[in-house]
Amino acid sequence: MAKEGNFCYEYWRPAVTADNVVFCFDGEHLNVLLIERKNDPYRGHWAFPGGFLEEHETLEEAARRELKEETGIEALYMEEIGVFSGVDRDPRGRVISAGFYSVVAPGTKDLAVAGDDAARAVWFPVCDLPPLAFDHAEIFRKAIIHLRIGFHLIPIAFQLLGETFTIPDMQRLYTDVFGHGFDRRNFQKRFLNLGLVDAVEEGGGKRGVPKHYRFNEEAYYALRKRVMKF
Amino acid sequence: MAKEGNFCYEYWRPAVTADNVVFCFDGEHLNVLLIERKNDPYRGHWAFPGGFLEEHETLEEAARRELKEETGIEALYMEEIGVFSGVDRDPRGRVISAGFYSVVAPGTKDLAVAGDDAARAVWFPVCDLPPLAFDHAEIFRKAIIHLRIGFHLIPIAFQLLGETFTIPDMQRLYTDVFGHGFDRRNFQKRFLNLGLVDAVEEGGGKRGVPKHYRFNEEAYYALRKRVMKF
DNA sequence: TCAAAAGTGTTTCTGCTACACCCATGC
DNA sequence: GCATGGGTGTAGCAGAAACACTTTTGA
Repeated sequence: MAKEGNFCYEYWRPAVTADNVVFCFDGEHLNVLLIERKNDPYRGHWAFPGGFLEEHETLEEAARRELKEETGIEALYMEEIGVFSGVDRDPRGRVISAGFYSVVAPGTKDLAVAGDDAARAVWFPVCDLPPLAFDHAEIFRKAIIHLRIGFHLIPIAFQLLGETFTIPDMQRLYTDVFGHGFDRRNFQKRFLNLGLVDAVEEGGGKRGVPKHYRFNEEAYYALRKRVMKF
Repeated sequence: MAKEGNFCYEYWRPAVTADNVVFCFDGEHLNVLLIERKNDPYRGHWAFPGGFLEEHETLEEAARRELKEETGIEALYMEEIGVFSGVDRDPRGRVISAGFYSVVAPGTKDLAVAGDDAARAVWFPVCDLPPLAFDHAEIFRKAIIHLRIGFHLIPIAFQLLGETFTIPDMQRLYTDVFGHGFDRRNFQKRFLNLGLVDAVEEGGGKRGVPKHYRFNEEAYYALRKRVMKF
């Protein structure tokens, strides 16, 4: 590849990309956004939105920009999950990728996501993913682990849920994120006791009809200060 | 910088480095290894060992190799702490860096560490660091946070302590890592109750004379499986 | 002789777990 | 009318926090 392009350097440099695992909750399941590959390598496989770092931006900015360009989506929250630098991870050459995960508002899944070129963008429930290109299966594994850690530290759970939500909504989300069920009664008590959610007046609350809640940011930050040991 | 070197590419590429925050415990304090910068930029400041990624290796391998080349030290444990891609982080041009933290055996601090060139490598206690070059202060902040997380998940504490150690040794280490004191009695009880350490016969154990312990790896892995929620 | 360091024990409180019962809604 | 879903309550246990006493060593 040497002596071919316009960008020349004294020493070897790898190509650098940012890939983005985007999560969206639809009230029933946690979903991620994938883009179908129309060309080799990995034709017919699915990949996370992403692309090459540009000169003027940080990696996080690149991840945000590529997501916007490829799908029109803007992330509410974004966090790095690690660098992927395996020597053979891309058959076309040496490419290292910074992985991010993002969280978007609940309505986002229903908006049409148009690819910028021929690419097709589709939401998949995390429990039923298609074959992924490159090392994106590993990227996904790391993303969900970091999402779980995030659920312990910051209110991304509430950004996935939106303005108001019911406790059973929350529990469905937690079940998908952590991959196992929770005791319904203890689950509710935990959040009510912590004061993290406030009941909203309008309707519900009768037996059989779930009450609606709103996230209490103030209580959250107070709690976080008490609990955070890192 | 275009059209100058032998490595030419169709699109712009950043330089990529790996930097390594190396921790060593000397029985009293937690220390990190720094290398003095003899030239501008940041002449007279200190920086973490690190260097450029080479074509045949992953970023973790690069961090390991640079540490070995610059100081002769081999890490017992190494973990990524994030990518640093600020546009202006290096005044000489666009350089993105993958940060790692490492843990080395307790004796390492007393071995002479010879720099590969004119550079001088010196251990500093984490509570008293000199001015750091580039964005290395931020790298350090992230490193110690990840070290704390690591202390909850994996036995790096015991790799820092070595083969045998006393409970007060451990407590001094924990105090430096977490930046605050612990109740002496509860601290000891926690580790003894969990069965993470086994008393070693030779000497000590009388009042006023600390007993020596050894890390119980089996108990650790059993505990970890029980506790790990991620 | 006395201060500093380290071994051992008790009490309390809080949070998590495991369960049981009641009441609306919709088929 | 009955299954489903959702609101509320209690008992037990384990781990963390708070706190006191004793013994050895060394200055």
